[in-house]
Amino acid sequence: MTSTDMHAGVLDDLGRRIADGRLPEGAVLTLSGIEKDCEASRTVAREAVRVLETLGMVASRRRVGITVQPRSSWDAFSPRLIDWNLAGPFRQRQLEALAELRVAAEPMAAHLAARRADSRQCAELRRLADRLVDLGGRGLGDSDDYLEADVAFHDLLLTASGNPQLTALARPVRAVLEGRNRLGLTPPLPVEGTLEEHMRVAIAVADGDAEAAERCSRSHMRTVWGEVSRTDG
Amino acid sequence: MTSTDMHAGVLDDLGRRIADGRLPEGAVLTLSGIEKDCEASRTVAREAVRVLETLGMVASRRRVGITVQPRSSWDAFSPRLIDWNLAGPFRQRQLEALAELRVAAEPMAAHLAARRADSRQCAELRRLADRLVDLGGRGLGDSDDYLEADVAFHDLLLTASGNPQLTALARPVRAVLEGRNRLGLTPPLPVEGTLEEHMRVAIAVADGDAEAAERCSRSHMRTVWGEVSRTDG
DNA sequence: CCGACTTCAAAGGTACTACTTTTCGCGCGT
DNA sequence: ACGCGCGAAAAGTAGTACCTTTGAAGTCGG
Repeated sequence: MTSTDMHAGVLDDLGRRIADGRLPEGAVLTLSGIEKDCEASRTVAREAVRVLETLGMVASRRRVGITVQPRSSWDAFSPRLIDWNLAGPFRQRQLEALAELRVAAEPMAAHLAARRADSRQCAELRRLADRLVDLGGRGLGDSDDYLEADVAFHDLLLTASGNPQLTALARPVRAVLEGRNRLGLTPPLPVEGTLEEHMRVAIAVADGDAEAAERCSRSHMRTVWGEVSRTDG
Repeated sequence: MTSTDMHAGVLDDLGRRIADGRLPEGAVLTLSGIEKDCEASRTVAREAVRVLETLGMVASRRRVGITVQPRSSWDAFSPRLIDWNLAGPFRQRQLEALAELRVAAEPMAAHLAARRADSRQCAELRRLADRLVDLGGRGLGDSDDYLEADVAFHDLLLTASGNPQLTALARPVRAVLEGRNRLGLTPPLPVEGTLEEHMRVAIAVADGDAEAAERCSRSHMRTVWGEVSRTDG
């Protein structure tokens, strides 16, 4: 355990154990225990605990120890926590939650992008839409190239919104798209309408037509939505 | 600086200085420097740096020091960062970004809440809507009671969505509503339609009518939207 | 027998020191 | 001018000693 920082290793170990429920709410740890478990020094153990504390995953009290907190107090948006969830038994739930968030956020991002995107971004957006149409039309909707372009398109849309929070959703959205792809849920020939929707969003943004961009994006999200809600309660 | 943990103090100090730009992107710190600046021990300084590192605000490299990272790599959703922004010169921008996010998220939350809220939540939602109508109708739209009920309403709506990410937006939404209130932007008599919208959302959720809930919430968000976009570029 | 008060020890919080590892940057030699 | 290696700077890790808080057991008095 000398290649990467010990700190990262210990943090990851604890984070995963808490995120996947092996350390359930209310479980109590001690620094000494962590030192021993992870074969790390006090320094390293403390730093890992501090980080988990800022994520709301544990609370540390004198004389008591380090207590695992209820999920409701965890920082649901922390990239780290999302990764831990994606690596554990809650992977599916996490992907669904992120997918729902995406459906909500992208139309707003499109709206804002139409008002704020610079010309370079507009051009790039149209280029990516073109590429999607090209690849999709040739039955390569399940290829890595298509996925890459799809991720880039939605990433750029969020970025162009000029809203830091929306921009920060780019990483989760990538996870959603890649997750869907890895399960073989993307057909070689994209679902009817998908390609046109991307294109219409790109054009609306380039035209600075916020309402149209939002409408088209929402339409696209509706197309995507069906697949998610199939398995829903 | 003994009342609260030293750690929190140092973290807050550094976090604020970075968030408000006093330590701009590319600035380089050293642990020794931090120890001296904040009059803290190495231990405390290290822990604070670790936390900032997990927030993406700094990166620490051997032989180089601790470098402030570009804003784009910061964890925009971290409650801590949001607080630091709200306390600094970017308060307004932060509130606007959160308001945009809220406009995007609430209709989805309403949709999901209609499908997932339990009966207790439905009842409470209607009770809060009733209270808003009561207070608003009596010209108390700018009272603390109204604000409290308003926050509780939207908080509950997000919580009832059953989506951890949407639920986590409750805190920012509170900040948005309180921020608006503190600036005296809330009139004694709520804007035409506001009260009915709350009520319609509550009823739709209670009826389990997801589409109606989403539609009504979106309508409400449109009402709210006008005020935000006034000052926008 | 019960309640309040005292004492004690467990656990985290802080400080300090010593040592290790990485890596930047300079200078030397080719 | 180019590359190679040496040295120092700074973070990383370890370990120890001591402080502070606080839950809980035990004790005393009513």
